[in-house]
Amino acid sequence: MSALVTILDDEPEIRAMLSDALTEAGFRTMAFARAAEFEAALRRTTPDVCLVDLGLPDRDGLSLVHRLALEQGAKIIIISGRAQVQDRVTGLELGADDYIIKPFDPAEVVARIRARLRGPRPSSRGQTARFNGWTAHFDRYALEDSEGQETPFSHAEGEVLRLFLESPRRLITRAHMQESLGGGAGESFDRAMDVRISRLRTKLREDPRNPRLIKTIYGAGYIFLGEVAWD
Amino acid sequence: MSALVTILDDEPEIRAMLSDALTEAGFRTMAFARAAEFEAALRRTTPDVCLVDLGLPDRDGLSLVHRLALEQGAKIIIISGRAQVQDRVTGLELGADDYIIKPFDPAEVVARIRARLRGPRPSSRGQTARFNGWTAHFDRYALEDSEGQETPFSHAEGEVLRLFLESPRRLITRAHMQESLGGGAGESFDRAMDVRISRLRTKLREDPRNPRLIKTIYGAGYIFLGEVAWD
DNA sequence: TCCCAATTCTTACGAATTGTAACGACCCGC
DNA sequence: GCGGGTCGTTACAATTCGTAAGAATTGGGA
Repeated sequence: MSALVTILDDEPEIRAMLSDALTEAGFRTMAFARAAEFEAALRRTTPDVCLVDLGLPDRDGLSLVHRLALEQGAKIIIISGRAQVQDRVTGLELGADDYIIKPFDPAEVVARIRARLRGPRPSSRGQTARFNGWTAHFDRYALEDSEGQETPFSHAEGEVLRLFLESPRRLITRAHMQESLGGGAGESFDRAMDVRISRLRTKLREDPRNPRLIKTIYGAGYIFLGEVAWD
Repeated sequence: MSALVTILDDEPEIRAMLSDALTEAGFRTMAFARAAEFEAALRRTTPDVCLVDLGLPDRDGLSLVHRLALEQGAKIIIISGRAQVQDRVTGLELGADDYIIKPFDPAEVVARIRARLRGPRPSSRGQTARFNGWTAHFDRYALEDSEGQETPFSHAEGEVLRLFLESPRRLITRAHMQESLGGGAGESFDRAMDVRISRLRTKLREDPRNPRLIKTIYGAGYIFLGEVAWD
């Protein structure tokens, strides 16, 4: 079931704009012009997100927000013409989860609603990347070949592999690597780098004479060739 | 313990301003000028909120945000000079929890951080959790496999298991564990930690050579992979 | 083309870190 | 006190990963 978003604003055009954008984005919506109607509706339904305008004719918006925050489990997003920092701070402190300033773009409202609903970080699918017949599973630290055979790789190897997969077909200098992989200013750290890459090449079954994936650029760094597709 | 907030911004004045404001507000802070340093620090600590500037010299900010969102449990707040709606929308869609535009007022940043931390009540309300075919019954200290077979676990094992299940797919440093499990400043307590985890692994029937649920991150800590659903 | 120095590759080794079996102290109910 | 279970400690095995050292490769110059 899609999430229910309520809109509380006294301007009809704003209600219409938000309703359209949110419906378009796949939410169910209910719109209200006055706080009294909204509060009446709350007794029958429990929205997931409440968009609340602060400049209401029949009630002080901030006290409404405060009550909502205490009583409802819904996420509260204030949409207000009041642009002062102090307004935003008090709105958020009273329990609002976000504060959007008018005029706003409906696309941003949708994005912010989604961010609120995401709530606890989704136990994301493991991060994997496919490239040239291989699949790198960074979640379980394993490299899978085209036949489904898996070889585990260590954390340090994974760091290097990730660096490559994040910038395929681009020169990666040793300096850049050292920075990225936290290798202090240690002078002899690039030797360690070599070793990491060597071990990674072994796991990728690279031909030492003719590496196809991790290519050395003499005097500069490395370049990872390969078509990478991240999930 | 107060929440830990990391600051990633290449401008020293901004780092100073944020550090001051956040410390004043009662947070612990760590500031970084470059993504590489920040990522290196992530291997040792797990922040609660990450403030990330998008205009970094050494890395694409958005891809960093994306990765953070997938791997870390921390809340992510982008702080950017890019004011276009499209920038904000993509930032939020990639997993940021908030998006603040420069120039900003530190007070608002503090208010928004508080709103994020208030966020989702800790998911661990229930006494049972399901994950990857297992069911952990914390009320009766038993671990049930997919066939309904139950294995009891001890209190100490349960503490570790709960810690993992509360933060799946997230690096848990040894320091964090010790803190969480009240393991006093005991010098040799991390040995005990190892043993607890070893025993827990046995009950989860992990293959010692290739553990699928509890992964060791050499030099950093552990990470629990698995899809967790609390009742 | 051949030579040489700089750079990179690889193997071996060892320090640091982590895994786990064995032991014993401790806590409980009987 | 006895017996069973829990759990930290210890000791030693296994793993990770940087370092060292010699081999191999590269590229410029003779």
